[in-house]
Amino acid sequence: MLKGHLDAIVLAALETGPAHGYAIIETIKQRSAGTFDLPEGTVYPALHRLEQAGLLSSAWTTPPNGRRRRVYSLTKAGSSALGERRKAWGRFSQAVDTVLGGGRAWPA
Amino acid sequence: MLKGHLDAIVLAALETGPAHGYAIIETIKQRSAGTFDLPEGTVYPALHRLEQAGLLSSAWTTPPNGRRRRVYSLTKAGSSALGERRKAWGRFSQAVDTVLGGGRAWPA
DNA sequence: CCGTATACCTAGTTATGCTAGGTATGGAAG
DNA sequence: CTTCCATACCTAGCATAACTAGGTATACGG
Repeated sequence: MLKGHLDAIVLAALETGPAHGYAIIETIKQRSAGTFDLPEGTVYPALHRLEQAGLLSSAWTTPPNGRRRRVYSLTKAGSSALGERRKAWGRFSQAVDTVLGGGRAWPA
Repeated sequence: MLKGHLDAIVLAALETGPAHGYAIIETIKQRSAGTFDLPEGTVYPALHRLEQAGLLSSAWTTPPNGRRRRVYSLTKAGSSALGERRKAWGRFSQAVDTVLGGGRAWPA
């Protein structure tokens, strides 16, 4: 479970440029060193949600010698949403660190 | 939303000693500097779940000049579960940091 | 030509946290 | 003394999120 941070992760995967769903899954898997091996049933609905919310835009591409692909790009709203999500993640993870540590640092 | 990390947080709040539900809520609020101000409808069911799972044990106390309180303690299983949750959190937050950073560090 | 990897999709299940209520008591304020 | 607030517990039902488990179709290698 990605526990509500999936959106941020997907948006971050698109920050370096447009990509299609399957590639996004690969990017996330590689960047997380295999920790986040997301099933398609998780990612595709998320992409649709994010597009619905105006954070992504999509276009079909049909390269001459390739399969049809739906390529997603960050919209301006998506970029700024990513910024907010990052901040929210920072606050959240900081707070969890503190609470889990009982107020003091704990070894990783 | 605490996104699946509520159990770890509650367990951690009980690590320093037994406490009752209301006090647990206060502890979490203080430790997180107000970030996690959990509604009772979140915490009480969680406590019941954790007891059901054998990670907590509870007993009613009725102090001479106080209200009735249900005091929860970490069981041995609860302690070890907390250890695992901490490790899981470490891995998870590390992975999210990496993915959100696009492979590089990003400023807090 | 057949299997595997690529590439997309969705209906339905499950879990989880929260909303919104309810009950009851102790202590402070008026 | 009575009224109100903080303490203290509880649950039913809602919303959402991610996942399971299916389905479709095409390119490419053996």
